[in-house]
Amino acid sequence: METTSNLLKQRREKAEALAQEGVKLFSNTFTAPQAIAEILPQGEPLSAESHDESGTTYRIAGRIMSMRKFGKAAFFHVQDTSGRIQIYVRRDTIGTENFALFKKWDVGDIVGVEGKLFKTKVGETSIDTRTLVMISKSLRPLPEKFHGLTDVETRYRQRYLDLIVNPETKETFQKRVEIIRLIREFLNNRGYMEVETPMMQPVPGGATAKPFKTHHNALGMDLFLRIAPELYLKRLLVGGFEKVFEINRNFRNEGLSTRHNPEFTMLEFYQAYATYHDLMDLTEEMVSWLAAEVTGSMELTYQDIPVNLAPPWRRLTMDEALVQVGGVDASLLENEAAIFNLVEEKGIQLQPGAGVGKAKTELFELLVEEKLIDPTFITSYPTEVSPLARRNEEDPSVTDRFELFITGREIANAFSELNDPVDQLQRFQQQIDQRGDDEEIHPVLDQDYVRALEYGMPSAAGEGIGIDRLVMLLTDSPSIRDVILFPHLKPEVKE
RNA sequence: GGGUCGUUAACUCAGCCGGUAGAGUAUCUGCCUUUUAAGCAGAGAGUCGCGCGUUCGAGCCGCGCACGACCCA
Repeated sequence: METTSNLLKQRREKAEALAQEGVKLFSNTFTAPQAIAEILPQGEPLSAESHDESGTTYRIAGRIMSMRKFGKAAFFHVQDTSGRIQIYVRRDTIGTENFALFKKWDVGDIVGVEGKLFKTKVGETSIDTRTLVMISKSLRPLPEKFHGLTDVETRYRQRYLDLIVNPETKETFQKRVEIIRLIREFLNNRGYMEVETPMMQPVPGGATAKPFKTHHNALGMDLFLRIAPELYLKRLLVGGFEKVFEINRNFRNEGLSTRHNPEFTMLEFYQAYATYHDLMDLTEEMVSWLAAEVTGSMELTYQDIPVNLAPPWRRLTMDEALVQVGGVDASLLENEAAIFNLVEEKGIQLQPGAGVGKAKTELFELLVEEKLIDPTFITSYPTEVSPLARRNEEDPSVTDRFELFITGREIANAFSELNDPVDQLQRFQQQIDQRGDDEEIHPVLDQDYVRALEYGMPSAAGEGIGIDRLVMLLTDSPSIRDVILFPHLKPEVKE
């Protein structure tokens, strides 16, 4: 501790020295600075080395990112949200006393600068300083400028550092915000209404996943962080809101990976008097538009793999995908025993009681999923694995459902909604019977949801899109932790 | 949960066959009024993730643990 704090000690001593000279280390009087990106272009007309004495005075504020000091002058760069600009300080301009104080400033300090624009001899627009203000003294050294901060653990644990020194990180999160803003715009423009439904639910439903449990003291009851908003959004369809969406967090008490964070952001939207076919068209339009808006093209590369998001997208039934993409013999799918044989051959362990629908889905996940690079809608999911989806009119063993895969990953899941309360009750019951032994999944029947359906829910279609995975795709991020500002990690041990 | 790899100065990284710990950047001192990975001269800076063991001697070998990354379930 003593020895490693050497640099910290030096910084504190400098700060104290400044304070003793009467410098406020944390001032708040330098307000309303201009955005660096906005004043930079105004330096353009100035010729090299010219100092425009009559010109406008500009005010900027930000963090010192680099410093080159000379005996009686210095250059440094200041970074704000919008960009960076070079600052030139001369002893003769700001005065000997001020310059002496300035020499105790460090990289990392947050400062305010006033001065006139000029261009250096290599043509960089810079501010010739008239006034310097210390806004916040930094007591810790920033990571090195050339290599930046690459240690992923530090980048995740101390995201603020990552954001200060790695411009790509900043861009990724700016894009994330933009993507979510555009999704809202897209849905609002089409008459969808944004709503908020409970994050704490007495009965966690709408998906099959392990929930987080919490307790409400005054109510004296356990609550669960939601694993999906689905059942509440459909209650709103019953209530007469015909187009609704929600963008918010879901929580799943399961393992972490490059594609799973315990809390993640989900878009769910529901539309009355529509089918899953309508949602395929909508999804195709929305995602390809998002890509064009955010990346400038519908053709992009994800981790060096080319992906073409230009519509139309391929649409296959699960059986077609198994045959065409998974290389399964078509005749085999007609024979239940043959399917189970294949499952065993592939080394897949099925839960007791699992039917042929579950078996097919497992085969699909093993043989097909990772091969779906360009966007592909997979339809005709078995009823057995789709407890909330409407049965297909011609073939009740499958549902009117699709999942969207891009770069081998599930991006969206949608279906024509089941609105027959009798069928719904049976399927809930069946689901509970199958998972009755797994206490962590909390298979509780949502009776109020069934009651809502008994009042009558319009025919409808609904969809969920994993925002984090979509952002990963559009920002070429390899891990979900790269698109979540503060991903969960185990607690730090040291310090 | 299993496997592989990683953890050395504030940051980025070397460290041979086991023999008293290295570089660049950053920091400090001096010089330096157009630099931009500024320059020149000098200096300081380490619980080698933690613990136990083997050894005359461990950053290095063995075992255990922690944290992280990737792959698998």
